[in-house]
Amino acid sequence: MSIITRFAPSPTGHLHVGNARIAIANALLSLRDGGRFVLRYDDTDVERSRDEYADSIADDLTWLGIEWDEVVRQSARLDEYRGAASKLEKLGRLYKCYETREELELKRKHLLSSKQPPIYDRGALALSDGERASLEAEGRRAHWRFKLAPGEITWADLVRGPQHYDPANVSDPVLIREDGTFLYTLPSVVDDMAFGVTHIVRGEDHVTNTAVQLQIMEALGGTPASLSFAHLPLLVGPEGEPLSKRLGTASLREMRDDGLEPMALASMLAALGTSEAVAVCHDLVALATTFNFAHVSRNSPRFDPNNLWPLNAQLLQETPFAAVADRLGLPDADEAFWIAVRGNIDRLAGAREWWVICHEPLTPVPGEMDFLTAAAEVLPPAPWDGETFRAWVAAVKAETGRKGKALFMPLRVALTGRDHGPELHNLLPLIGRERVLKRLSGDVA
RNA sequence: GACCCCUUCGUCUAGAGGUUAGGACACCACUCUUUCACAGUGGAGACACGGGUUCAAUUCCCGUAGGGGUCGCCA
Repeated sequence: MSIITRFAPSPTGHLHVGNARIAIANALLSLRDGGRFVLRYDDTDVERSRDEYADSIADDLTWLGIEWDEVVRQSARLDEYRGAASKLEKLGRLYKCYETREELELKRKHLLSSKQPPIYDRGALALSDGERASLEAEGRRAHWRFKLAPGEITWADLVRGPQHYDPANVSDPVLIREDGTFLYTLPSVVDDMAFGVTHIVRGEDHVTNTAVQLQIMEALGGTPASLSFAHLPLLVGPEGEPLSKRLGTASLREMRDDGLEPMALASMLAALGTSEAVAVCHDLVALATTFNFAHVSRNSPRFDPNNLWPLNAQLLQETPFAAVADRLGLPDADEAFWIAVRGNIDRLAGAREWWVICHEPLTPVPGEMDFLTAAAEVLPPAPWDGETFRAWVAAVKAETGRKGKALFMPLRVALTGRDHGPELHNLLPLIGRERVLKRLSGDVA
């Protein structure tokens, strides 16, 4: 059976690296095995879900190169969930509760302050029909909880190994709010079953949900044993702090705007926290071949945006002109220019700087005029090519007796205004003879 | 308060009851007749702490500390 994975974000905000990493893991898994990948918007929270966020998430996923075979919104599948709920009700696994949020909150506080686990006491289960009727007569509206069955819940986790969970440690989960809307728990199970999801890959913040959802799935007639789970440790910040505390630096939007290449990010997120060496991959298919849950560590890996830039630089260095021509924003730039500068930038936008240095007037840094004048006198005639610089330097060397740094550095500074940059033999033809001559004589050119 | 997970160079990790504790990235130096980068070579750099088991523990056990997660009518 072919693999089916899903990424199920709630459209309540923009994509951040934590989510993106989960999306990539799911996408790579299905890519590697030629399976299917479903994008599912868990938009059951109508208060917070917004279309603009759904669009933004889709846009960011696309930017990352992730394609989905199918997209669904839970808000469009309410009938399915209602059907599942009534099935659970008939089985006696779904029951009405009348406590208000305030009452529940109070109970939790009491339990906590008396050092008890804040677990729901199932008070609603003890209600008589008469009591229920009078509560409803008061105008109280019921919310519904799933009745967890006793007994250890077990599953094999692709990352965490054999798992067991005692449902006594959690409250019966509320499945339906008092206004009749669903929480994500039941829809998630219904959809995983309906779409034939074979691998649930998510953050380890979902492990207790897994225990609960396994019971729900079983109650609905599903076969939990056929499902594979992989709970990835959550990313933390550079100091080991929760990433949620620094969402600013973790949003894909911000990194995109900062000039990050999508495959630099994807390469990082796929390898971080695994024994795989972080190495630049140019497409997700190549990345997928390295992806393996057996290589995922159980530690919380630190994500430091600073580590992205060396990767980004390396990626650009390996990128052919055709792949950037349209994005350079320099209509006149050609392949020779790109080849000359790509090794010296860590952001694509950095190419513009060198374009300007080659093609626009430059105020020269005062240099050793005697030397520069001597160099100008032996400047080869046009036309120039990649070998011109070598010939010129040989002539300058013969003329002045200089060598090494003393020979090259003054030329570099005079021609570019900087003490570092792309190879001069590539730059020289781009600057052109006329301009070179002027810069050597100290003129603005 | 309960439950789950984790702790090896700065970072991501490999590792086995006896190893010179390995690799990658970052860092430093040298080389490649300039710079940046690439490449190559070399270098510095780690087993959280305390007990226990053992001839031997970084590895197994217990505890402590630290970190992450969960305990929502959020997802």
